[in-house]
Amino acid sequence: MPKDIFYRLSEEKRKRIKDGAIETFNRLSYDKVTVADIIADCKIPRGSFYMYFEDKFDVFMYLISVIQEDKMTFMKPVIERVGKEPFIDVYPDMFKAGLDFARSYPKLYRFGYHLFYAQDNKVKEVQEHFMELGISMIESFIKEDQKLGYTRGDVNPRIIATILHQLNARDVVDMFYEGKTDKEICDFVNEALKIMRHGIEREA
Amino acid sequence: MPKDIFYRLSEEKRKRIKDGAIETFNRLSYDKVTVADIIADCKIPRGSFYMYFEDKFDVFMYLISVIQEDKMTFMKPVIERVGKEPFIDVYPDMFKAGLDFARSYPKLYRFGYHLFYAQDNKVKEVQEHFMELGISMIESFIKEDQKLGYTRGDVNPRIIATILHQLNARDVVDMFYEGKTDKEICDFVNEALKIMRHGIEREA
Amino acid sequence: MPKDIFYRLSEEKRKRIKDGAIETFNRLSYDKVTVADIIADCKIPRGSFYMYFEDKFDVFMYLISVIQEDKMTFMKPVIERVGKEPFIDVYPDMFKAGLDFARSYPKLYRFGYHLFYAQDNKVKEVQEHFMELGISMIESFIKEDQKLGYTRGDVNPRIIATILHQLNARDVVDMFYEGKTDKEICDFVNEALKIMRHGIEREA
Amino acid sequence: MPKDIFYRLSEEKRKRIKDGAIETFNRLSYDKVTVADIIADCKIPRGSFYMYFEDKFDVFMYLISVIQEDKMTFMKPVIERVGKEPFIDVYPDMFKAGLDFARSYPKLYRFGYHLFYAQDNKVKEVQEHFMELGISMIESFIKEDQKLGYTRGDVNPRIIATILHQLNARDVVDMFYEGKTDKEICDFVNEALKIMRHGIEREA
DNA sequence: AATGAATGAGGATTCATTCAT
DNA sequence: GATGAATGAATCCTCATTCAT
Repeated sequence: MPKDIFYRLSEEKRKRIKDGAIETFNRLSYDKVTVADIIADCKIPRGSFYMYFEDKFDVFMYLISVIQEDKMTFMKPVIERVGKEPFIDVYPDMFKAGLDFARSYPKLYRFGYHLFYAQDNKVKEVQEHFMELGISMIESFIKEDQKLGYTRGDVNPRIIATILHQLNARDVVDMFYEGKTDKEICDFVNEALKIMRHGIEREA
Repeated sequence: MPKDIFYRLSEEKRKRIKDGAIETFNRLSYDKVTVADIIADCKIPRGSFYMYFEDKFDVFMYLISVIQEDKMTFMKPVIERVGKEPFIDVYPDMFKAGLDFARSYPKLYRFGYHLFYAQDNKVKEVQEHFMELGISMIESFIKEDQKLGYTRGDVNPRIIATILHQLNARDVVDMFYEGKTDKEICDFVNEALKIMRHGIEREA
Repeated sequence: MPKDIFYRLSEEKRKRIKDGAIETFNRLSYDKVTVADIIADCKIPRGSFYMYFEDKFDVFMYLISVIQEDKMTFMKPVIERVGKEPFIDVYPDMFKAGLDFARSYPKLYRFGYHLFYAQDNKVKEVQEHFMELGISMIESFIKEDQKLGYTRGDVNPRIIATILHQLNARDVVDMFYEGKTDKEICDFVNEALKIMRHGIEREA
Repeated sequence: MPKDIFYRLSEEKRKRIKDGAIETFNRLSYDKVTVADIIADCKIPRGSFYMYFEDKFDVFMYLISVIQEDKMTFMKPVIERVGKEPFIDVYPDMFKAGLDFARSYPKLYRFGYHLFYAQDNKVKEVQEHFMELGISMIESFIKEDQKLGYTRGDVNPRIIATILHQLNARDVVDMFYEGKTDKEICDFVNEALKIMRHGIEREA
């Protein structure tokens, strides 16, 4: 958590630091980033860095939380539809919303990528935490769908959630960075969801 | 590729080095491992390390190839069943074989994990290569199943393969390292395969 | 070029580092000098070295430029006489001025020696650059003398310049380090110049 | 000096080692050459190297002496003319003979270059020794010319010798490696000798 | 005698964090 | 509070020489 003094900085300076650090973590993977890189991008003295943050992990976590908020503004409208419509119908739009976020703020989106691939143990814990969060959320939605009869009750909702989450957190992110178009990505997702809905087995 | 001299070492010393290096790469992620760590675990002098290997990547690749072979002895019997039986019936046993390997050589198994998460570009290439290999193999099996009518022809075999591969390469590995029992893991896999086979949607 | 921070050091510290590094490069040839030698002579920590300089070449070039300036204060009065008097009359005094510099700052003088013998390609380029500079300067002076009729017009001024430059850059430097006295060196130079002026052949 | 055992090797093996080492020292400067380079070029085991030679310096010196002999076969006919004709008339042919040697055995010739520029103190001593030898020889020839009246008696023969030697040992070697043609080099030498003979001063 | 594996000191460079001003 | 200079441990890799077989 950034130190108090950081929050007492002028809005403008705080923004400069935020944007600088986002730049750094976008350019380099978490493990490769050095404090020197960050202060260069933020244009703050080395000493100041340690005035504002504990260390590299601290800035990173700060940025993660900030990004999380930004992403929520994209996702919220879609998430709110859940409960009113079957989740399985809403899910493709959740993908789409995520993709919209990615297109609007590719640098922020890239964080998800770096978060995922970081070696650092503390960062990994965070990643696992977010994964758990994501899976749990989907799981609860699936359970709701099961209650409402949209989804078969004899399949483990956790497992469905896991597979669906992977789709978003891994495959889509990878395709995004491989330069695939939105259409390609959506086709992939829709095909995958079709499989999830109806299975791959030939009907008897 | 290790240098010739490495292969000329006594069986016993080569084993010591192999085991030492496996220990190191098991304990630390690829990027975190230093040559100092390796030589400490192998109990060889620094100079000797560079007699045997080009660099860290060289040892790592050597271990990968060794592990690959070991793993094959576990997988081969199962893979050979494909073509005679529907792949989708064989797949659970492929998981099981993988798990048996993991239980027998947990440290080797962990390599898949480290391979997956490495930042290093050369290692990433290797990882992508293996992933492509794994997905392609499953894809070809699925196509066969489609031809034989075991699997619906209107689903993209590549996407099925991707999901199935993830299941093995990511979820199972993770569960293994979270300390889940074989039963828990197999239940997860079977449930996931059930979803894949029949879909999650309630039949009309 | 030293980093900015080096120039922001206190005069006194900068001097200490300069003198220390001069000591090092005086004691050892460029190629033999290690960063460890330099920091020992400068009494600065290893990390500081890399704060101030890019690398060994960087310090060396810095010293070269510093020395160049110092030397100019010795040479300037003599060089200014060229054009007013025949160069061939001025040249002995240029030797003398160089020698005065050598006596005043033997350690700096030695740099010319190390510059000359360095193996390092970057340093060699610098050496060639300086040699070219020195020869060209003399060449232009000779041409002037030829125009004014002090020197025969049927000899290649470039070759005269080359020989004269060698005399200064090689023979005198060598004699200096062999411990010859000023008188011995001047006698040598004067004798050599006499040869250059009148030839060695017995007049018919 | 190579160890006895070296001289007891078969002619053929000794030649292979000689040629290999010449190759090495031709390719790299003395200081850059490592024992590993030498044994690779000679195709002998590391241990054997230390059986035959003390160290790198030892091989180098051996090669120097071998080359010296080879060079002598080129120079001898010319040197023998001294005493019968004025040295100053013979000298251009000595240059030419040196150049012929260089063209015939560029790799051997290159040794002179490496000898000259080596940083290693022991090698430098050798270089100085050879320089002294070369200068002394020329000096004695000049004295002879003075006695015979070919050369003015009032110039220091040592100094003439020094200048003439530099011409050969430095300028010509440099021009050779700068890729100058024989004609260019001979023109340079002849012009320089003209200066030496008649001086640069305009006759009154 | 012949071999070639073993060794470890030594070299360049980087970087997180501290601390004096 | 702000600054940025200082530090030295850590990292990779090389190589002359020895020594066991």
